[in-house]
Amino acid sequence: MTLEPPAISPSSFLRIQEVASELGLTTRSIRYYEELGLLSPAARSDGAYRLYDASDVDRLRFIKGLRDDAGFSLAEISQLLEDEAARVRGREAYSHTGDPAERRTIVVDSLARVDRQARILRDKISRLEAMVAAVEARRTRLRARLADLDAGGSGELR
Amino acid sequence: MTLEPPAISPSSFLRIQEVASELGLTTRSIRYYEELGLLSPAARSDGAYRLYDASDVDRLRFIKGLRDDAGFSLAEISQLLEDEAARVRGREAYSHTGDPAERRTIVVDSLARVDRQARILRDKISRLEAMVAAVEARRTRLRARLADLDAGGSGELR
DNA sequence: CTTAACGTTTACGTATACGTGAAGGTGCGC
DNA sequence: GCGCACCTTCACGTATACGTAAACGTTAAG
Repeated sequence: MTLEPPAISPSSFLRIQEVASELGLTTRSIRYYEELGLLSPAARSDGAYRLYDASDVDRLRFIKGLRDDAGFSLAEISQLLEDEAARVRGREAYSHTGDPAERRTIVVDSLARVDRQARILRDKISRLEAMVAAVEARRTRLRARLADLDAGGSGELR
Repeated sequence: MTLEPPAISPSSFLRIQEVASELGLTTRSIRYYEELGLLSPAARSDGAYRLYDASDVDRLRFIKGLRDDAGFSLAEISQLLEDEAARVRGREAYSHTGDPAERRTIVVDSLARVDRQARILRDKISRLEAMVAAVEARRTRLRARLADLDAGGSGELR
């Protein structure tokens, strides 16, 4: 039985502007992220054009989320994503080794990273929830003042 | 000659370094925030020292939370807090007017701002939760691969 | 009154995260 | 092969968010 090689149709790759448009990034940002070692395109064309696959786009989407939604610095994102080189090696190694032991190591490593990412995001969420609670408390105090005023009180500060 | 420990401020006001230490900020940051119009100290000493009251400290704590925990830019925080001048006017006006109608207006305005802050924070939380969900999904796929490998499978990518 | 610690303003320096050309090569429809 | 949009690598410019130092005034303890 022959293993089917991954279908590498040329159209499955995207060029930098296509990726940028899809994600709402600039090409400059994507190249800058690459410069910082946050990702590297799956391939290059003969003429050295960067070519991105679906996993690259996913990763960029994740990076953008960490930046825009979570507000992490690129340095923090770099820590969160950890060793892009390992990922690139993994992507290649996993496909080219049939050895279950090697594959297991790669998967276990990925799991550890993913778990850490989830922990950090949840931590951020709980800190945000604390801020919401603080805002709610302020809201409650204000409503009490308002109620006092509407009841003919002086709304005096305490 | 042992250096004197930080002397306790006799009044209810705190000086900039005391506030900075308490909040884990630098004096430079606090002055910079003031420069951007994010806050202004409740008072100044005769010698022009900035003097902060409890509400100033609360506000600074909130600003720090928005920056460190939520990852907002100072420009966004400025929008969120909205018109510091209005707050200063409010603080004075509220104390110096006995008119319940005026006080009511001030309280209602504050409530509107607080509600908007809560909405924005909750929106950020839900976007973070979406990211957690994405990470969880990836974790689930990885665990499936791991289970396959541990069951003697090839752990083939799908 | 002295003095050490702390504060003030002003101003230039710096890291991050890109923007914006410049100068030139690539991909592709015609 | 031509033209044009897109790409490449430098390389310098810029906004944000402060750091840092200078020159000088203030505060409170002794």
